[in-house]
Amino acid sequence: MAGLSDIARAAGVSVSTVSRVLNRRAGIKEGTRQRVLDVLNEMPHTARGMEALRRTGVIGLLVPELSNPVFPAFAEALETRASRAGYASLLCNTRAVMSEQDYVRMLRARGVEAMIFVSPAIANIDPSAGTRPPRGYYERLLSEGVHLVFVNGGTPALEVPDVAVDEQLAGYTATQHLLELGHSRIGFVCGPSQALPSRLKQAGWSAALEEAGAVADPNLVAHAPFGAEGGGQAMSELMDTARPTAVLCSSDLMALGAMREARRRGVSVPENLSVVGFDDISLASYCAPALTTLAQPIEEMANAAVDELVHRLDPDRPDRAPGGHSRVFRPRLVVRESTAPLGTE
Amino acid sequence: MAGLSDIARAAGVSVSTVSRVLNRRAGIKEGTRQRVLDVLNEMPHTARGMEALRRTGVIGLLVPELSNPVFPAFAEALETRASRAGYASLLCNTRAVMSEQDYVRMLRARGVEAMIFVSPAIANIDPSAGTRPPRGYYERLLSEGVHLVFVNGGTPALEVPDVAVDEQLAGYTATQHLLELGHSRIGFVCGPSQALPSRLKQAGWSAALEEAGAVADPNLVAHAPFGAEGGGQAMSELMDTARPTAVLCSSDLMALGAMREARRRGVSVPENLSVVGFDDISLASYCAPALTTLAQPIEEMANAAVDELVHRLDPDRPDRAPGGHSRVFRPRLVVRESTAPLGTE
DNA sequence: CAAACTTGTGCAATTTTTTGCACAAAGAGT
DNA sequence: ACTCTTTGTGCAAAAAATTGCACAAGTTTG
Repeated sequence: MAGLSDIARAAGVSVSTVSRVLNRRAGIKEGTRQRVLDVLNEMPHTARGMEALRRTGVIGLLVPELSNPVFPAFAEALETRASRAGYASLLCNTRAVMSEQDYVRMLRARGVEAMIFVSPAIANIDPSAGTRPPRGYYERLLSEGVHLVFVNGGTPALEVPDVAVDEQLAGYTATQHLLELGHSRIGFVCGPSQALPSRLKQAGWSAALEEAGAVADPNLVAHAPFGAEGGGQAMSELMDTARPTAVLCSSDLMALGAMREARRRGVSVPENLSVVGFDDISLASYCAPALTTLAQPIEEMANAAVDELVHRLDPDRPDRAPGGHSRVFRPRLVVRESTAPLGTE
Repeated sequence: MAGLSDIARAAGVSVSTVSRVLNRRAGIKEGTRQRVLDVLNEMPHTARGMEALRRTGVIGLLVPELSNPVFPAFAEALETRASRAGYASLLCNTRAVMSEQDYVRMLRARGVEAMIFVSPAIANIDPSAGTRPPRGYYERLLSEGVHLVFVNGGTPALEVPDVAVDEQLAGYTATQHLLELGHSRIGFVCGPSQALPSRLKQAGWSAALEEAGAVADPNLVAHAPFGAEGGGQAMSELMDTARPTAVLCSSDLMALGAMREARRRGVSVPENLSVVGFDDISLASYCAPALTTLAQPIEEMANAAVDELVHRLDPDRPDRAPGGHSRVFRPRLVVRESTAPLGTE
């Protein structure tokens, strides 16, 4: 088993320097530090204490939930790209009993080199809710040398690269599509009002409506928890009050719930109600009627996120160039069977 | 920062004993070892080397894939129960680029105390495929003190507790249900032929058929890869050849694929074709027609698995008693809209 | 352009951890 | 009951890691 002295010899420095590197003490030139670390990573079996500094090749993936299939889809896409680059992924489900912060702490202790946050708490929860990580929380991570990337939830306040779909454009495009089909009473089956993505989609919805000379009546927006259940609730509310001829939904899952509610009430889709989802989960094309939706380019986004990370983790890797700090992807309209021209109703 | 001597004092042993415990050397009485470890877990910040032996409160969850929603569902249920018991979960997706073994090695290095395998490679892949972990692989883990539990894929060859649904009963019950509706040409949209769960369901299907005096014609079984895509393929094959009036499927996902294929061919479900799925993923009730299926009691199974683990991890916890090494759960028939009495066709 | 600082590293003293050896306690076999 | 193992622990010597101090090399300032 190699000891400090072996490493010192191999790196051409003194034992004390190695010791200092290992203990993260200040006063070591970056070049020397790097040389020691490199030697460390070569050595097959080294003693205690060193393990933590060693490159682990492990990254953490944090998703808010698993019940909406988009998140497993993101996780799988991220994981695939990461393993191709030689990194193993650990997946954490953050909105369960343990919070995002709990998981971050744990991952940090387990030697994770970087973390990718999908829909991170920082960007998506209302500041007033109080459950958001305290200010400076992500900064601390950054300063500890943990690399971060946000997916769908970046914030300009932080020096963290992020990739995201243009949620507002999604709302706009969906509304536009329905407008073109002749609809005018277009409702929005929306997630909780604090959720930023839903707010952005709503902005797109209003914009399209106003551009078409219509008014974005607040009664046409129904808030409910995310999930199919919530979609049903919001749909039910809309049908009782504003009676839209078409709706867009915050997610495919909500759209599925909305469609079931419509079916329960004997309103047939798309003849009497057009429905547009968001995400394009793989099941969207398997339900009947197949769901028209705005696809997130999940694979491209995942690739971009992982590549950005890898670029920072291994700066001298010849790989693809990073696309810059903040990459926005366009959602793609996938027209299937759940939308149709406004009929005689 | 506490050193060996502090721990030795607190535990009432000599420094050398503590050193030996920390280095996993032989020749330490279990009681003494435990006492040292306990003290270790009390101490707030201890030195290097000790971290690895410290209880981490982290368990690993290994699932074969994420695209079939049952696995995220299991993961979420397991995770919830585990966090209630004070354990954090790390989720790994094992059939991607990295294998189950890669992940196990990595988790081990990251200090997880136990692992729960959902549909582990050992039980579900054909031995001849060669991709299965080598013999003694799980034993080694066990001997290193890592606790294991299998979900849906235990094996009597190993001293590992397992919880599972009765796959054969599922096949039997599904077939029985279709038989009662008057069907006799009952097909099976089956996963890959090496997959054990599919083989067991097939056994249940044959048994029910033979019990009813019918023959289990092998032409009524179509194999295809798991997933909705595969379900469509297998369905297509059956419709071209054996023309069943009803089918059961290896999973809800395959059932969804089968239903879409039927729809594509203008065969309406359930009027001209009854379909039974397996799993009861939450989306099963949201598709049209809502899917009749055999539900795995996911939450109960997850609870049983976690409880069994916790019982072993913390033997003196007052918790619920373990249900024994091997627990089998009955699948529950959930009749919805995708099955109907055999009509005039 | 030198004095005053700052930064980075090695040396050696100090502290901490590991290990060889001895010895006590607990069974096992005459 | 009396060896003879086997097993578990402590003591003290040896090995390894940490740190105070000094000094060299590079930077800034007057």
